[in-house]
Amino acid sequence: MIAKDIPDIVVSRLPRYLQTLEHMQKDGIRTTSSQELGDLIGISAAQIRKDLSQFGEFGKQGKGYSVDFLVDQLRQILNVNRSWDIVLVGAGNLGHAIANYQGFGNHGFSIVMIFDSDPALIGQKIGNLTVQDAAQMVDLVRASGIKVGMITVPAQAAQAVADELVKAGIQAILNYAPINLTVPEGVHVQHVDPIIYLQRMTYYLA
Amino acid sequence: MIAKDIPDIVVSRLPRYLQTLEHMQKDGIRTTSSQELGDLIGISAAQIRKDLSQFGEFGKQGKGYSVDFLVDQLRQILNVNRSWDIVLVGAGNLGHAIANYQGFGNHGFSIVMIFDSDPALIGQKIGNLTVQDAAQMVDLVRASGIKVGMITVPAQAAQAVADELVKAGIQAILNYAPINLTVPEGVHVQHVDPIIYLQRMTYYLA
DNA sequence: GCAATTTCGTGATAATTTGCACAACACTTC
DNA sequence: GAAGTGTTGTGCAAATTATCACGAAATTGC
Repeated sequence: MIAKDIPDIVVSRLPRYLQTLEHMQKDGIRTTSSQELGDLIGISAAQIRKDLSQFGEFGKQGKGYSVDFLVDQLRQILNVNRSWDIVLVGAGNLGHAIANYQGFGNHGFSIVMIFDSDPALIGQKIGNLTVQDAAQMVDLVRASGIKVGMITVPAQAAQAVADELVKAGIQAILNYAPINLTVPEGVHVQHVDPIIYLQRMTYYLA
Repeated sequence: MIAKDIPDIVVSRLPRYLQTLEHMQKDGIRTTSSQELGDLIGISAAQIRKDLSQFGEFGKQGKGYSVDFLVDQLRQILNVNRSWDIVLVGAGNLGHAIANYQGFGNHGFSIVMIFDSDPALIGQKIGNLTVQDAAQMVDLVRASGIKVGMITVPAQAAQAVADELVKAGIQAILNYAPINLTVPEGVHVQHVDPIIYLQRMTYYLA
């Protein structure tokens, strides 16, 4: 695609740009500027211009950016102009809630397999999926070619699940377990942990 | 308490240190080093030492850090050596899942009020709480003195809810709605959005 | 058509953040 | 009790990240 020496921190901002631009799109806004976008997101206009300029020249002087065009470009850059199948491991309360969450589908993410090791959960229906036996996970996931996984098992089981997912060829893991995962180079992990976000704020509270 | 001007980025790492140290504590580990902690978290030993040194001298040369002591210090720094009451706004699927999530209690966070504007939800029981009418939220929250809120309403309602929470005296908001919130200076927001985390990873996938 | 205005893309500069390396100290071993 | 080893806290240097500010291009208004 494009030169791969783009800093992580730049990449990490792009989804927020895309999200905001998609809202604009829905509101019928056809054109925007780095200034307007920055005000909405709460960062400087210069930063947005510099970030985008890493990937190409998407704007027009005096005019700004076409919202539709920029959305399209960002989707290409982020590889979300396609759909991604996802495997979910852990069919407990949290797993259920996530499997039932409608927000993924609207953005091209689709949970297509759910696993658990608890016999009481295996065979259960969640939406139109059936919870499958975790013992078969590696084989089934590898055969499916799925590249993205989510972990919603208890902390003490999470690293073992991550290891299996890696073995199955998974390259990106969204981890809901409250523990740090160690994965090989080339596998990406993002950690979703509300406790950590709360503690980042309580620091500032009197 | 801590009068200094500590960079945000340092503060944002502390909860992860605390989490990891708490796991060590549970495993019966009494002493650790910046090296060991760094290996577990995946950051450099020097960074950990430098981060901690912003707040005091917690270690001993040649010996390392007492896990118990460091956990205690970090809890003090992060203001989590106490309990925090939380108001949850939005009693839909996501709100239900979060209200039922047991993980908060173990870390001193306790959801004590739930609001929604949907008459079909008001009056419903979730655990031992009853969903209350959002119209009364500002008064009830202000009277309660609660400082932390969570937003689990649809995107289009989130900013209005945030405005009300601010009016009610809330100073920290954990936002699950997929939209950027604008809040006055002094109010802290953390955004939990799985879509954004997924997109941060798909960028790197072939 | 031309001046005024807007806004981009970017090189230069400033600020922030990270990493290095070492003195100081503490424990261990012999 | 001295030598050896391990580990902290930190000044300084390096690397990274953000901001500034300006030329160039596009648009608007008269």
